[in-house]
Formats: sequence, structure tokens, C-alpha cells
Amino acid sequence: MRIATFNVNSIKARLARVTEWLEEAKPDVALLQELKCEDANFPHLEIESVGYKAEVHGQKSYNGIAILSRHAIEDVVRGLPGSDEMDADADQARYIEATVKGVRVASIYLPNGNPVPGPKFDFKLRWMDRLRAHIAETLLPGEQPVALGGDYNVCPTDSDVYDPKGFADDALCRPESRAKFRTLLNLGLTEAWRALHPNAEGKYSYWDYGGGAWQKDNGLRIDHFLLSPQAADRLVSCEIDRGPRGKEKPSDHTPVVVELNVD
DNA sequence: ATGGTGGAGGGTCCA
Repeated sequence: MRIATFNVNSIKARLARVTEWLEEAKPDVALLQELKCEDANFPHLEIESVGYKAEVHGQKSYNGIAILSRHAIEDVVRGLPGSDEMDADADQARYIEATVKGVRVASIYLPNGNPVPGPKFDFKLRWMDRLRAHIAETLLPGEQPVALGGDYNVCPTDSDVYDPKGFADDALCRPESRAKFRTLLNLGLTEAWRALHPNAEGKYSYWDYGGGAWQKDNGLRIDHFLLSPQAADRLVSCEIDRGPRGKEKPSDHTPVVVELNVD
């Protein structure tokens, strides 16, 4: 079973890129982020025409995530449970989870957090606390394998950044962000790509649109899969598919694909 | 001039 994560930066602007990629890569499941559209405007017909059903948690203009699958999607939960009612941003569409072929999957769009310091950075760190609590309390106690894919907006180490010094104070690389990310790993989750490529450097999933970043390979690795022990035991491969980033009118992210040995 | 680009939406905000 192959599961992909792809921050598309607007499903409307990226529809042709996404459908051609689905037809070519044919993942069983595709976890999308940054749809930037409301539920009612999601292009279900075009997605179905290439063989996928979609469960969507959308929002006008910003955020928005979806789970696409060639197989049945069951037990969908929209929104990160346990949101703080006092948090004005708690209703942002950044989390959706469901079960496909016995695997609990989630599409995650973690807050960017810039600028640092400030309320957006505080919100990012609080959101990571909420994500950790949900994983610990609801997902890990279950017996099914769990695969949490998405745009985490965290470069776990300096090996995941083209310019570590230049990004030292960026919310994607701040020690606080990395420490929160490690609290997720310390629950017993495996970061799939790093587990299979322990010594790799200079492998990225995001390149800024500006400054010729793609041509210079000035990238960041911020799109990840976190796997529960039951899923990590079934981990076969995890690869970054650079293809879509090099096309016309691309997203600024490119897909990451994990393969799990499940029936 | 200090996001140089791109997306949404029709102001700026967001990344």
C-alpha cells in the first residue's frame, strides 16, 4: 500500500498537476494540504475521473486538507480533537483522519509559525501540543497501524535545510519547533524517510518560488510521514518524488511517498 | 524600496 503526502498550494490552481500526478504515481492514498477552497468547491468530479474518492475538510482561502483514496475511506474525523475553545484560530482546517484498508491515516497541515517571536509562533507550538495529545490519547492506544502524513512545517535537523545558518531563527527550524517535533517521535513514532535514509543530506520536499530556489536546489525537508510502531514494522520504502516540482505552474512542495506492506 | 513569487480575493493576508 502506497500513501503519498502533497501540499498542493491551491487545489484549484493545481488541478491539472495533481490529476496527472495521480494518474502517473497511482498512490493508494493521497494526503493533500493547502487546498485553499471550501468543501463545496472541491473538484470531486475531476478527482473521481482519475480513480479517487476524496474526503475533504476545506476552508475559504487558507489551509484545507483532504484524504484521497482508490479504496473505501471509513470513519472520517475532521479537525484536530481537543481544540482550545479560547483559541480564535482553533477552527482552522488543518487536520483530517480516516481509515483505509485497516490503516488509520491523517493529512496534517501544521501551522507555519512565522514570524518568530509572535502569536503565530505561539499558535504553532500549541497546535503541536494538541497534535501530540491526540496521537497519545486516541491513535496509539488502538491496534491498527497509523500513518500521519503532511506538511509539518518543521525541518527536523540542519541536514534538512539548505542554509542552516540563514534559517536558524525561522519558525521551521527554531529549537522550540524541533523540540516539539521530537516529542512526537518520543511517543514511539518513526519518521519514515529519515529512518530509511539516516545519513542523507540535501534532500528536500519544498523549494520557495522566489530567488531561483528550485534551480539552485535551495530547499527544505518539511513534508513527513510519522508512523506508529505497527506501521513502522510494515515500512518498505519512503521516497521524495521531485517530478511535480519541476513542471509548469508547480506547487512549491513536491510529494513524499511511503510504502507499507499491508494487504 | 527589503517577499525579489505565488495564491486567494478584491483589503491585504498568508506562506
